[in-house]
Amino acid sequence: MARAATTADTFNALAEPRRRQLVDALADGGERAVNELVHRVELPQPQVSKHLRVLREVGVVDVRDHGRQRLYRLNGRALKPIHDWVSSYERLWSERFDELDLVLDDLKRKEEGDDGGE
Amino acid sequence: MARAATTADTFNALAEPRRRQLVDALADGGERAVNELVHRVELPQPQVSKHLRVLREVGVVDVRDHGRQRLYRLNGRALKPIHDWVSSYERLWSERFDELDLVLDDLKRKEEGDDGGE
DNA sequence: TTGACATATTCCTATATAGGAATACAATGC
DNA sequence: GCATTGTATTCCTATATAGGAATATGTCAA
Repeated sequence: MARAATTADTFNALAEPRRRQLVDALADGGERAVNELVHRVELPQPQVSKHLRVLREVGVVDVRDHGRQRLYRLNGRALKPIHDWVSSYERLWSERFDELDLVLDDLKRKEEGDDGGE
Repeated sequence: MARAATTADTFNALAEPRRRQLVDALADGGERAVNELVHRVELPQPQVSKHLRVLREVGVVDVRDHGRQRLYRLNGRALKPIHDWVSSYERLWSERFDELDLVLDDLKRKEEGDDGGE
């Protein structure tokens, strides 16, 4: 079997650095025409269109027709699943969670001590 | 050109669902032998070893020899780049940022009003 | 209609997988 | 040494790209 399709999920779609660049180019939430994006990411127009298609298929961007242009906009909500997944690991490196860890360790110790005690 | 190598960066390594499963199986920060992981993710042992190799090459897991076993442990810090990247978009869906948005919009409006006014 | 501009699609190819099967390598116990 | 257990690697194949080039589609203007 080959690798999962890029359109399989957001994670796969964003595994491609150029697509992340495109997302970055739309980061402010504004709309951008394809040519505008072409200039920002410095890639041939067909490639930009192809990457945008993938992003569209996983719902990371939305499109809107506007005369002869097509305006793309970031749909940030689509990134939430990824954020949720990695966030559950944030405690492994963030200092903010040091105190929480102490509490959890404490709970764990108590629970183990209680084990079968009831 | 084909897709970027899975070992190119953490994002590509984790684009594979099975590898995310493996990471999840190590989520508690503890060490696990390969066979233990094999049972958890219900995948043939060679595949698990191959996926672990990829994860090791991007630094998502660490290994340690222990007799005839090899103990793998999650290196959460390696997930930070991904977290940082998606987090910068969190404001696009999180209610927590609604108020911040108001402030930023306000600043923006003022700036635009000021534009060239000096 | 014709032309110019904006964007999408098609065809092609080299490449990197992921999975399966078989096997190699390593450490332990007898 | 030899069998056993635990893990990694190799060989094979089908498949999905990403990029390049050329071209198709769509829209506006004169």
